[in-house]
Amino acid sequence: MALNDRKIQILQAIINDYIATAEPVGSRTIAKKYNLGISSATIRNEMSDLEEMGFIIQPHASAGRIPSDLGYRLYVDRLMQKRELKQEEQQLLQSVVMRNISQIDYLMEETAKAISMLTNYTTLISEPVSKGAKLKQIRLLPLDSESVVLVIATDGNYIKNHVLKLSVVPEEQKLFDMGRCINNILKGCTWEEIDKRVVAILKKELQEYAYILPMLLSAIEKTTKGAENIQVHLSGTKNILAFPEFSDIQRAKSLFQILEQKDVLITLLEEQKNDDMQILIGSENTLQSIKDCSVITTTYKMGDGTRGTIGILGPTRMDYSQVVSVLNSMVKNIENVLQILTDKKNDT
Amino acid sequence: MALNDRKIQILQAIINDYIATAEPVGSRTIAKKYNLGISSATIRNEMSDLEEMGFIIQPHASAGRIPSDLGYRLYVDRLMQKRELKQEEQQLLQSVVMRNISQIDYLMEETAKAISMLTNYTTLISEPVSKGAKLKQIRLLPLDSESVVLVIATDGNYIKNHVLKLSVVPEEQKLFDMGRCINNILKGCTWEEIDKRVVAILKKELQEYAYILPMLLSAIEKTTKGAENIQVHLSGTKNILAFPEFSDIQRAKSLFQILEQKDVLITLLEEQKNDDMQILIGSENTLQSIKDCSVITTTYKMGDGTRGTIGILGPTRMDYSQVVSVLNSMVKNIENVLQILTDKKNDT
DNA sequence: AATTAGCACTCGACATTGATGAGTGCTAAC
DNA sequence: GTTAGCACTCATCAATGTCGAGTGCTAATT
Repeated sequence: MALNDRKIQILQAIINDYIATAEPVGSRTIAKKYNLGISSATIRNEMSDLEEMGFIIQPHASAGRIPSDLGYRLYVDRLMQKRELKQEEQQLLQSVVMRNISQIDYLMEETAKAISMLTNYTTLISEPVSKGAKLKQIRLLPLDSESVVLVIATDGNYIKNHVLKLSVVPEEQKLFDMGRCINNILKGCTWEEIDKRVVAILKKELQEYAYILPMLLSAIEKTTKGAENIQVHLSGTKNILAFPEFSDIQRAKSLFQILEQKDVLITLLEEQKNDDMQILIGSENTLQSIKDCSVITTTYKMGDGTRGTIGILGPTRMDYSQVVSVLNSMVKNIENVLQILTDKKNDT
Repeated sequence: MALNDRKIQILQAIINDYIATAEPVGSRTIAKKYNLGISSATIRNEMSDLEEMGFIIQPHASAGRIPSDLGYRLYVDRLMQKRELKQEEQQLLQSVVMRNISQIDYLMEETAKAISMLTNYTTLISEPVSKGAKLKQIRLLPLDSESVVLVIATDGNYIKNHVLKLSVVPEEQKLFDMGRCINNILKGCTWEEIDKRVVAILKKELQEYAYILPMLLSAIEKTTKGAENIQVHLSGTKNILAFPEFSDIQRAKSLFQILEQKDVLITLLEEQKNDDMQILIGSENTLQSIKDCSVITTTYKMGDGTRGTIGILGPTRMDYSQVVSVLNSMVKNIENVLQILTDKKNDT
């Protein structure tokens, strides 16, 4: 039995209709809605074949057909048409990137929001992992009579503030010099490279202010680990409730629970092995609990080879073509911005 | 018809049971579970009276009774027993506050998380509004060859970083001096006080670097407005799904939608007029869409009189006594920490 | 040989009916 | 004033019947 043109047309009709309505599609519906020039009876015969071949499923005896995972797979691989984004969609995506150009965590958070808003699916983004994050700048600023602000930036412009409480706050210029001194010693280091020797140097240089060392080190550890840890930004989980496939509250709840576990999210995003766009449909997912969802992932790369992943999760009945377009466009935007960030050498 | 002791006992039994089980409570259940020394028939008579008085409701003819909003009101005002928090609950709340002592937005975010984790209800917290937030510190730090970090702190330790791109980054000491100079001029100002005269001074002082002024001002505006804007932290919305009263997905969805609108959250928290704990039960809420929820709010105050509100939203069948204890305890914790923050004078 | 009309058949969705049981309200007895 | 007893109400659930959408098969048509 060959998958001739007509079968493909019918399959496409079924998938399109089902994606739009979430209702099983019957032969009469297709005959009426899509002018294929054949009667419902013929369509029935073809549908019977398609079912035998595994592309569609009859959820129960006298219902229409719905696409199987295999059907979606065929659709994604061969039938799906690229969809151009509308101007305003483009603009929305672009404006987000432009507005949040400076700090990578904001950028990703906002990106996730924008994508989930546009697609109505759940969006996951992992921040680029900088293995052994390098310190780029460490500075001290006065805040008030008993505390100073420690600003730590790692490469990739991951910038964190820490408020340190000191019994005696050094005079302004002194504080500046301390900051510069610490910066000179530690700049370019990873957390692992800060060994006893380095600490000893710091201690010597800081002299009477050496008592801030423990606080300093703990803050550096937190920040570098934070930069190394995979940060996952999640957005649009509530959209799930809008889909009829999750009108069963139990299902929605269990999916929510899954999505609350960061390690699960990371696993999900790490399925992404090659660099192209990857689409996992229903049972193709290794994670048992999302066997009735599809996950589309793609990576964005920085100049230095570090990469992060963007994933979109929705029902298998997902608007694949829209999602692919949105992802493609957004990855381009992000890579542009990240290019700008990494182009800056770590000099001052 | 008087509300004698026995009636009150029965009402209390009904409310306790209903809070625990979410099932209408019948006369036999009470007779069996609570040893009041009277038969179910007597209880029936009393329940009939209680219903006439409006404290309980029969959802349909042959079901048990459930508390009415009026019933809960009586319970909250007169029957509810204060519950002591368990040691570990205390500790959880306290540790959150201690860990996030330095920056107010983290503090509130974490507090909201902790409360919703402990109570299983949805938590809303508004950050203390600093009307006309004052600049406390403004500093410039080198970042790399084409950008600098602008750190702005307002009173209340609201600290934000901004990355500014410059075509030419001044030398380190110069940058420090610029930062100090800007800081000297602007420290203590509100956004409104930065008028043409001040800008002119800045311009003159910055000399050839005056071109950063637009970026500087825009960053200051963002930060001060950010500090002035009421920030609302929301946590635990997904817990809602766990309650049988929201097993209707439509209801859950509409509540989610409400909670996504920041202005609604603000309205909700601003219902809190006096400084005590305020409990709005079901229909007592002015907001139509939460007429079947209860909202408990309380304020926390800073030394300077600014105040924020913490609110907890759950079904009318809510464990009022737990929530009240948690809120009381947490407010104390927060006020302690805020005290420490404000005690520091804005000096350096 | 492919297509189609026609028809019997299947099965979910929905309404109807009846049995069950939880719970009430009333009354009469204690 | 309290309680036992009983009739009554009504939600819930299972069983039954009807309806209609949709299929699969067959025979007629092209």
